[in-house]
Amino acid sequence: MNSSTEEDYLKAIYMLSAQHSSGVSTSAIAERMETKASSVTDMLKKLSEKGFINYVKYQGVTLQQKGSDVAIKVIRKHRLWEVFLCTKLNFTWDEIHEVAEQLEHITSVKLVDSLDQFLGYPKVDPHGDPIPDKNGNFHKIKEVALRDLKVGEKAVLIGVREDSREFLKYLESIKLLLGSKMEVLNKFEFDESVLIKVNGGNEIMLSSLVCKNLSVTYDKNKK
Amino acid sequence: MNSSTEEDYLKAIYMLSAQHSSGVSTSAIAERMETKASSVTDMLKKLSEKGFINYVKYQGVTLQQKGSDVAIKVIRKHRLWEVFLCTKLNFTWDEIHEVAEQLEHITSVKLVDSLDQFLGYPKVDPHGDPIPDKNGNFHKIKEVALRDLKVGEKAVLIGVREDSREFLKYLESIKLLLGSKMEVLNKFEFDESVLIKVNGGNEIMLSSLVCKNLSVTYDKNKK
DNA sequence: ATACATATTTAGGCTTGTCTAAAAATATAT
DNA sequence: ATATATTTTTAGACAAGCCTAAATATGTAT
Ligand SMILES: [Mn+2]
Ligand SMILES: [Mn+2]
Ligand SMILES: [Mn+2]
Ligand SMILES: [Mn+2]
Repeated sequence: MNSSTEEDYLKAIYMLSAQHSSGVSTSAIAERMETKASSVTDMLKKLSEKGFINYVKYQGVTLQQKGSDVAIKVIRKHRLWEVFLCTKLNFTWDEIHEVAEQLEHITSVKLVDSLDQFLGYPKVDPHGDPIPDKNGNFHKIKEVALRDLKVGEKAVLIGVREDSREFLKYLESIKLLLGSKMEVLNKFEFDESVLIKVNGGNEIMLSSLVCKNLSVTYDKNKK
Repeated sequence: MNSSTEEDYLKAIYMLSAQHSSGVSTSAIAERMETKASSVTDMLKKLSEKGFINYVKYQGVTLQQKGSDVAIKVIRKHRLWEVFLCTKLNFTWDEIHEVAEQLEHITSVKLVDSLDQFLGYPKVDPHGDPIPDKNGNFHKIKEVALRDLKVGEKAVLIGVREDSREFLKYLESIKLLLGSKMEVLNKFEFDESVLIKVNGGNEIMLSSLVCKNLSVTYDKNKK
């Protein structure tokens, strides 16, 4: 079995691989794990010896199949627990992450699949992220950052790229939730802020940082 | 915060204190924790320094209020999770213990109380053990080991004093469940086995070891 | 190509929790 | 009361994860 620390590293590498499609750097992992680069190097050596990752000094890291499998299982558990916390225990979407961060490490074959069934086999977690099924399969919706839309384009909010409480609370306060429809009215180059119309009503100005962290998909109902 | 190891030690000491009402010995803890006596000594020193226990070399251990509080909180979580696993996820009573052993260490103030509410504030866990409430209060029913009943006395099974899978599976196979009514028909001194009648029907011979580990309460309906 | 800046690894140490083997204290039997 | 057995503690070591400081490799600008 793997320690929960190893699981967290593999999960971090998995997430980072998805973004920067080449090898993942030591410093990127260190930042994500909120630890020091030297600690990361130690762990990379270990994970490499155990056959979870491909690691060559100074060259970054890629996951081996075995490592990817572990990461996906942990992510599955994380997201299922998030659904549980939201739908059954009335947690809000900014409260669930840190608890799920612990629950994802509980080991019991039966537990995960029973939980999945109990929740009705949900396809996405409360942040809009897809939940892998028992076999590790899940479909990515074609998503794009709000920042990359052009003026006049319409889209639906399907996920967030940042889980911090502050960010999630901010979104709630401006009534921007998963499923909200938005239209880009204007983009301002000097500070990269964007003016949007939400659900055909309110107009809101979003900062560069916010736009970067909102995942949307193009709205099919463009009429 | 306390590590999950510290929590497990405090829980073990709490359980053992309940039985042998004097100080708990190093070896008793070692046996319960499935570890070596020297490891226990190390931990006792630490728990003592932190103010959780009263520890004097060679003299055994008692819990301080602070230690008792921690133990009761962990026990509350353990038993609530056991109820969850049984009633919501269809685990059987022999499968729940080892998973609960992990879940009991999840730290979130909100989680425990939400779970309690979600489950409908259960009073006992699937093994018949009482669940402490938010404030750590719980009532012990007057219980006695089946072994201590006299011939002719009637009782109801309310708990088990041993959580091993083997034992629980054995009880299921002979259809002896929580709430079963039993009457002592005969006691055999040479091997301390006991002949009982279950629910007014089957007659079963129980070994000494089994009788020692069944908690019963006298049946009020004696007519 | 060289010099400087940044990223990464190595060296050495610390904490937690575990172990074995040996020493010391306590309990038991005659 | 003394010898023996058992329990408990101490001493010393190890693995996992983490850290700081120093060494080394890589990237960049001129
Ligand atoms: Mn985690
Ligand atoms: Mn999520
Ligand atoms: Mn435990
Ligand atoms: Mn129980």
